Amino acid sequence: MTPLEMKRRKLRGGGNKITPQRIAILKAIDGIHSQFTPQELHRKLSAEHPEIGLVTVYRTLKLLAKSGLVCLMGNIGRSQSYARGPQQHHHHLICAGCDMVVDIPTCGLDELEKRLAHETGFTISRHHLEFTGLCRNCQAVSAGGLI
Amino acid sequence: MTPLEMKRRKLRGGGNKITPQRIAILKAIDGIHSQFTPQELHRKLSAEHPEIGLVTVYRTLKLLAKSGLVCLMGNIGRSQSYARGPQQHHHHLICAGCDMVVDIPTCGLDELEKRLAHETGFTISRHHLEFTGLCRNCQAVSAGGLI
DNA sequence: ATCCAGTTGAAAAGGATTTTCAACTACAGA
DNA sequence: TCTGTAGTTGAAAATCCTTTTCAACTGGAT
Repeated sequence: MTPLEMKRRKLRGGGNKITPQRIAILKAIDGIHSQFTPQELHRKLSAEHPEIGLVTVYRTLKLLAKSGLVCLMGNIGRSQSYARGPQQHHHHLICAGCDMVVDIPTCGLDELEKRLAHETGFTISRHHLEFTGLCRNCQAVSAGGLI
Repeated sequence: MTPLEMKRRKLRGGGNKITPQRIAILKAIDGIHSQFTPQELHRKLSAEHPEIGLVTVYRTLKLLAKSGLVCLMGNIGRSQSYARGPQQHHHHLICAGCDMVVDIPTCGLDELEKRLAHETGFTISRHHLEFTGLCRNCQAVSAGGLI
C-alpha cells in the first residue's frame, strides 16, 4: 500500500469522503519539507489546481490534523502553521532560515516530567518541545554574507 | 526597591515614559497568575480604569515583552497570550483547567541539544519547552465530576 | 515654566480564519 | 448502473484579532 493509499484509508475510516481536492492537497503536502501556512499551501496548489479555494485548504488542513495526517504546529507570525508528518508524539527542529522542519522522535523528558509532577502536584499529560537554529545550508548562506 | 519600582526603572532605562496607564497595566499583570490575552487584561483593567483603551493594552504588552517584563507565550485560540515573569530563558508548566502558569527555571536540555546539533548539522540557537496538565486544584474539581 | 519626543484613544485599516449558503458530488444501497 | 443523500465545495460575507493612522495630550528634561 502506498503512503497515499494509507492516508486515503485513514480518512475514509473517519467517515470522510475522498475528493479530488483532498487528494491534491495530500500530494502537495508530501512535497513540502518545511512548515507552511494554509495560505502558502494554497499558493503552491493554485499552479496546478486553480479551482481549489483557500477555504477548502483551511478546512482540509483542519480535517487532516484531526485525523493525524498532518501536524498542527504553532504560529508563524499571525498565521497558524502545519507540517508534514504524524500528530503522534514527536518534536521539531526548525531552521530559522528556510523553515525546514526535522522531526525528532525521542526527547527523554519523562524523568523531568516526573520530577515536575512530584514537585508541583500537577498531573502532566503532555509536553511540547521545539528547537530552533540554522540548517547546514542556511549556515553557509549566512556565512557568505548573503543574508 | 519594590518590584514595581524595579520595573519602572527598567522601562525608563529603555527610554520609555512612565504613564499612569503603564503603571495600571503593570499592577494588573502582577495580580494575574495564569496566562492571559490582551483582551482579557483589558477587560480586567476596565473595572478600575475604563479610560484605558484596548490599543494601549496591546501596545504596552508588546513594549513590556520587549523590555523583558512580561513573557510572550504562544497563542490561545486566535489570540496571542502573555504571562507574568521574565523573558529570560525558562519554561512553562500550564494547567489546562485554569490556565495557571508555573515557571520552570531548569530544563537540562543542553545535552540533547548538542547531540541533535551533531546529528543534523544544525547550529541550534534556542529551544522552547512546555508542559501541560492539571494543577492540584483542577484535579480535585475534575475528580468531583464538576467538569 | 517651557518644550518636544513619546504616548494615548478612537476610528479605520489590515489580515487571518470561520461561517453561510446554494450548488455539487462521492459513494452506499437499490 | 442508477439514485438519494450526507458530506463537500467555492464565493462572499461575517468575525475576530491586531496594527496603523492621526490629532490631541503629557512626562520629564532643561
